[in-house]
Amino acid sequence: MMSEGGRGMDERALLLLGILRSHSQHGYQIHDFIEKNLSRVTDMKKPTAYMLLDRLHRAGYVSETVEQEGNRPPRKVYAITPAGEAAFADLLRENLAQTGPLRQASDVGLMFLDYLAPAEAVACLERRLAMLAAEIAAITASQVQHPGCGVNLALERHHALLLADRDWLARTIARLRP
Amino acid sequence: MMSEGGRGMDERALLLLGILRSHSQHGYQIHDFIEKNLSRVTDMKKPTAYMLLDRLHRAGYVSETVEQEGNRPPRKVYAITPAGEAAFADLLRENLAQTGPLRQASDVGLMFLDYLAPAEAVACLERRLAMLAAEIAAITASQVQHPGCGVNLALERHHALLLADRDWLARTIARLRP
DNA sequence: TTTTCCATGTAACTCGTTACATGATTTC
DNA sequence: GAAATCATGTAACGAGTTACATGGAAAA
Repeated sequence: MMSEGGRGMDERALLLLGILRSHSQHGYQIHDFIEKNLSRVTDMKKPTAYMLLDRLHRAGYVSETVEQEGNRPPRKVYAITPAGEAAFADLLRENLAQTGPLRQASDVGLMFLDYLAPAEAVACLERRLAMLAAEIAAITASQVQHPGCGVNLALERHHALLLADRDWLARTIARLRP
Repeated sequence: MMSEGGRGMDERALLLLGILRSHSQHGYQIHDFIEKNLSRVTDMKKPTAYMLLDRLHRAGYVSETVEQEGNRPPRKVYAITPAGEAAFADLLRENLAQTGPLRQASDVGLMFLDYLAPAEAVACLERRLAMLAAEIAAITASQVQHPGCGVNLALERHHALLLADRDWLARTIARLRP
């Protein structure tokens, strides 16, 4: 009755809980990991991570322990609780069973493509094609970085979608070319 | 120095200007059109549309004329100005040449797929597959509604992406099945 | 010695959404 | 006579971002 909440938060909570499930960490560490390894999957910012960890703590999904090494800044180590494990499982099942809307900013322009002269339209779309090719290369490269890990599933899916996008674009350009 | 603005606004401004380019309309009419015909491309809400139209007006991209028929509520008819046409062209070129990030909530779950027993994971993904199939059918149906119009380009692209997503999912399920 | 890294957070802001207010008018 | 439609907006809220504050430690 009080849940529901945006898909956004659920997705981020799932991410944090999933990361904490492998081992307990403090916020800085978590955000660092996300930025360095998961940049293609999410782009959570630092204050957001801290805020969500605090919220997960207040919800009883993670425990908070303050540690300090020598004179370094004290850090809050978060560990997932049994309640957190349960929440994680629920969120995971829900997330896996659902497919997002797939709405993209780039769709709007396509509707008005006729406004441009064919030659110019083709020029724009070719720049886009180059961007797509670059992204595909980047994904292929980063797949090597995550061997046998679940992250590869997400990257694989992205790869498949990007290939489809590229192929569609190439066909469309060919159709438009005078 | 004061521009930049999120991609979000640009995309919506492009949409509104593009709609007004075909003919002048008032806000209610525009939002109605979006809701009825463009629900797959965007989901702009009514207050957002009014707010943006007001902003476009203050920026000089559209003119505002108050009309009233009998005792009905007065309405503000917006028409695109020469400055608006120029802005539209710029936004369109920029939008066409760019490809969005393609980040989806559903990617997070895939990273943690190993947590579930294979049988359960497959069950979740099969529900997702069914959703995808339904969306594909819906898109195919709505393509018929927009004959020869630019909207079909966006729908076509969606269709291609959804097919790729479905095929990838089907392959993944087959690989997971024990 | 200045920059970067570690580690956490707050404050102000933007964008967009929901829910609500208004008031006439057509439809059931 | 109740409900939906027409037409515009405001107010409150939520999520997330940017920019900033703090302060010691390690590296350049």
